[in-house]
Amino acid sequence: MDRIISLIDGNCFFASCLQAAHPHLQGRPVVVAGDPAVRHGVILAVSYEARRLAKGPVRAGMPLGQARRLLPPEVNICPPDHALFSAYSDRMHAVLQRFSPLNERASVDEVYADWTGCTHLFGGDPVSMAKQVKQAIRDEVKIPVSVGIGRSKIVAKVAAELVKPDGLTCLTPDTWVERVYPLPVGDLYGVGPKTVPKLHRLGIYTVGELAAADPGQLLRHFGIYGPHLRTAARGEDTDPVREHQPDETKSVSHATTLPKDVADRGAQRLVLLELADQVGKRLRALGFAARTVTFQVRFPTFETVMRSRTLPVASDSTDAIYATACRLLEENVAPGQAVRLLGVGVSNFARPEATPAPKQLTLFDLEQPPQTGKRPAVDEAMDRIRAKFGDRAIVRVSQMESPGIAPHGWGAFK
DNA sequence: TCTGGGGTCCTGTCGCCA
DNA sequence: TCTGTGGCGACAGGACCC
Repeated sequence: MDRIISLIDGNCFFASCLQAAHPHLQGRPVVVAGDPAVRHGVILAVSYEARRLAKGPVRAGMPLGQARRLLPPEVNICPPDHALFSAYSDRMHAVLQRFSPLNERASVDEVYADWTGCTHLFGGDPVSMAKQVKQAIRDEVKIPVSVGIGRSKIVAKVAAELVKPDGLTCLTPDTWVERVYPLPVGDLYGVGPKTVPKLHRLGIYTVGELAAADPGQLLRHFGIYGPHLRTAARGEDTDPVREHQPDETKSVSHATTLPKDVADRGAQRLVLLELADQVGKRLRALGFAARTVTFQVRFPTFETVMRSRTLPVASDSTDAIYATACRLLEENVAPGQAVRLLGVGVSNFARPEATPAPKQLTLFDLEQPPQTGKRPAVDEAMDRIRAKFGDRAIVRVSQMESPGIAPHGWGAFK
């Protein structure tokens, strides 16, 4: 094997974190889900104990009400604790850093590691190294992980999925053909529910059939993604493991489903202000300014619309993001029209100008975005206060006007 | 009956401009 | 001056992932 790539995957990670942090949940069936009372009632994770007790498949993304009909009453339904999940993710990553220097966080619960040239330090072969990694995470972080090993990231990914929970699978080119080629094509990473029927129409039902498919035919039906699918089916991905650099972030967004449909324009704008505030804070923490602001709205019919606007000058100011989002709201949501979800995002990043604007800004003039890309002093001051005393230490006066509507609002949400 | 949130990548269309 | 063309950025949306 030229390269030795592994994927370390936290099994039903959110549920495992809660079980590790709360001893009374250990070994018990746990489901992590949002609160249906504020319309966040979808499943985020299901422990294996709960899966065993369920009368049918219970998956992430499933509405909680539907899942309840499949689960016995003794299942513990827990709210998510994202700060806890993030802390456990950091701990898992810290353990992996001791085994190899090159680790790439693919998500909160998945890390790719390049073990090429490291295995001689841990028993001489990737399987014994993987056993030590699993044991270290089990001992120090108290969560089970599955490890997949192969010559590429796609092979490692598929290998980790083959045996769960607590699995360890190493796939060589020969065992890839033997074990993966017979699998349904939808089991391949990157082949989702929209692509599967299209492949079926071409007579492609298994990974092996995709691997043997005519590249020209795939190109005609899927564009440049077609040959990529075939390469993935053959396990020939050449993408290297890379440490994620903070400046590789390409977009930042926040969206929230409101506890009830909101038709009042003032309340809608209040939500946008809260979202723009969160987005602006993260953008400034990354050290970026953004040129494009994206506004997302979902109506009660579930129709979802995304609209974006590119600013003449990149900005990291909350006010500029908010003002642009408000304009897009005015253009796309009729007065009195109810909305279910609102979102604000930024992309098209640039470095902000080095020197902050000396201009005095007002807290209350939120309608006009700044005419320069420079960071308003008010944002810097608010960021400093929040860094020291917490996110709710300082808010804009307008953010306090309508309790219970804005995300993370005052009273009604907590 | 109920349908979350955050992110990336890709494609197609359209308008502008040389 | 008019027309065709190609490049490019903006924009909207689809698909996928966890």
